[in-house]
Amino acid sequence: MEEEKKAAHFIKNIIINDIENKKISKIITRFPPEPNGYLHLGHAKSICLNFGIADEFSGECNLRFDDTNPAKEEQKYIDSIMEDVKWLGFDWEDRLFHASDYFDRLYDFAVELIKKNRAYVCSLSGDEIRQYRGTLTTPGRNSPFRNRSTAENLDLFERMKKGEFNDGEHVLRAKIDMSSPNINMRDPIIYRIKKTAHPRTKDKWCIYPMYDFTHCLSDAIEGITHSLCTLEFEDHRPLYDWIIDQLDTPCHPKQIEFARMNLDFTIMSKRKLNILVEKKYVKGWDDPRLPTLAGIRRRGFTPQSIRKFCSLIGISKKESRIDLGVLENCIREDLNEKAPRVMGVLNPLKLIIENWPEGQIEELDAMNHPQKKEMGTRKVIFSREIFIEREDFMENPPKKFFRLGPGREVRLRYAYFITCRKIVKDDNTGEIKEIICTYDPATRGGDAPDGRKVKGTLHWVSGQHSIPAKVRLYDRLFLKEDPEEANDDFTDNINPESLVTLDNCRVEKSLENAGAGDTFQFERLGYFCIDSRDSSPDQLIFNRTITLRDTWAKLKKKKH
RNA sequence: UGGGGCGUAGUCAAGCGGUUAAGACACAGGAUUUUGAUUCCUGCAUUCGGAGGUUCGAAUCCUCCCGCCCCAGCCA
Repeated sequence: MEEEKKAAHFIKNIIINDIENKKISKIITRFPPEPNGYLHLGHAKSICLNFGIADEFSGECNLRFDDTNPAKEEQKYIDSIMEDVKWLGFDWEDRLFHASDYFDRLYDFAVELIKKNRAYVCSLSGDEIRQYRGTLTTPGRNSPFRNRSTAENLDLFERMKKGEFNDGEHVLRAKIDMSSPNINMRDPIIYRIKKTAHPRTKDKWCIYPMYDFTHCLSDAIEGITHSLCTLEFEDHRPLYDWIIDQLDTPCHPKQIEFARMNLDFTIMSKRKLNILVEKKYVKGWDDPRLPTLAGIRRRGFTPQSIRKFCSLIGISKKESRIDLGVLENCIREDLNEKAPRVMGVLNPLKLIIENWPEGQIEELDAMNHPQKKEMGTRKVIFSREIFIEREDFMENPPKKFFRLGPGREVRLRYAYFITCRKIVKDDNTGEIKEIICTYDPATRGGDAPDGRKVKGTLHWVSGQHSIPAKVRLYDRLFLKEDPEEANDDFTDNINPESLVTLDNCRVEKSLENAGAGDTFQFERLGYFCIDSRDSSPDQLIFNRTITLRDTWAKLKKKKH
């Protein structure tokens, strides 16, 4: 994980400064998800930041569920979030917390606020509260209930807790300043009645604290030193500080805001991700096209690659959009190191070697990784009828096409040089049915003793000795870099070819025992992993994680 | 038009009064290659949103201007 930590950024600078000034001895951060959805790459950025900083400065990072709205939160999200954080490679050890763990203490803090005449029960309706709040440019007005006596406030608040009122009848508000230019300071609501069972506290409470009240106090209770959050909470910082200042808390954490991550060709909004799932644009929360951690995991991304990515994109306050190439580069870099090489043919084209005896087979040695001898070798079976990639043959190839064409000689990887002699076409459609070639027996293994060179090397599998497979080719989910661009319906920008399923692929026999999640490089094509949900030994299903860098494809594209 | 933020290369991003303005991705060349992969070289901001000012010296300090983002949930 070493190299994932080097980059300097403003938050780190603040922390270093705090340590040097002896303000703080031990750094404590927290990752505070609301369990109302699945984690995505944006969360990964926050997880890596919080856990990474704790790690780097020998501190601690807590996992804390911000579960103050039982109407939206569910246990299944809590479970999946824990799984995702673990998968990413972080450990909260014994520090698993929930804001709901603090409901009693939070209630006491609220009482303390009332006693200090810094909070009151307001009985305005929701609409009225909005009207009294004023607008961005006009100040708000004081609630008629603002001057209730402490005794009355205490009594009412207790009765709210006891369940004597209905949802919306009363709220508890901080008494700050209705004319503040910062709307968050205009007597914000800190408790509301919500007669909803909570996933953890069940029916114990019918009043729940709001985010602004809960978050800062939870941080203080846990002794958080640096409370890192996203930019939209910048306006809430004065309130965060105000609440801590009014109350007798163990410490005063420092809130620091950083910019969310935006990634090209995808979306990070929980709400919109939810629409994609609910309206079946994708097949579920773990659809490999989604930026959810469950999705990219199934797609074949490794935790290392995601951590690397998060370290590369940096931390700043500038709103930015990350080039997809950065993510792609991270996964290629990691898989290039780790993935065993193998041969698979996506769109098979039959090729017959006419001077190879019928029924004869030969076992050839193939390296599992050309740069890593220690990964060993395997046998691949060569025979008279093989499959090559349809794309690797052209009847009228252009100059720069280094593959097979009439009369051309190429190398079959780890096997022999072959020369194309004939093309067999379908009489009616004109489609190429098979290619007839001859091989040069002197080139076994792929080298010519006479030193002659070939321009291209093709991957292949034996017709008889390969196994069928389905392959899912994934591409970007959206056509636009920013699918949420002004007045667009983001679903209009969905890439209709984000998933292409190939049912008639052939892969080499060594893959027959591959298991869920195993990742391979199909030489010359890309990285593919066994789908963890749908694949079975009888029917292998691979997900394409990412293609190899393809300068030939780029060249072709340029010409058009 | 209130308040809070942000502007350094195509995209991220270091930089904190004196540097030839880091690094990554992308891009363009070249070398090696039994993956058009990998790896390896080389190039890629006389300039930091703009204009003024302070200073021997400014991306860094000051002033004004311009552009973009966020805030009016009993969501987080």
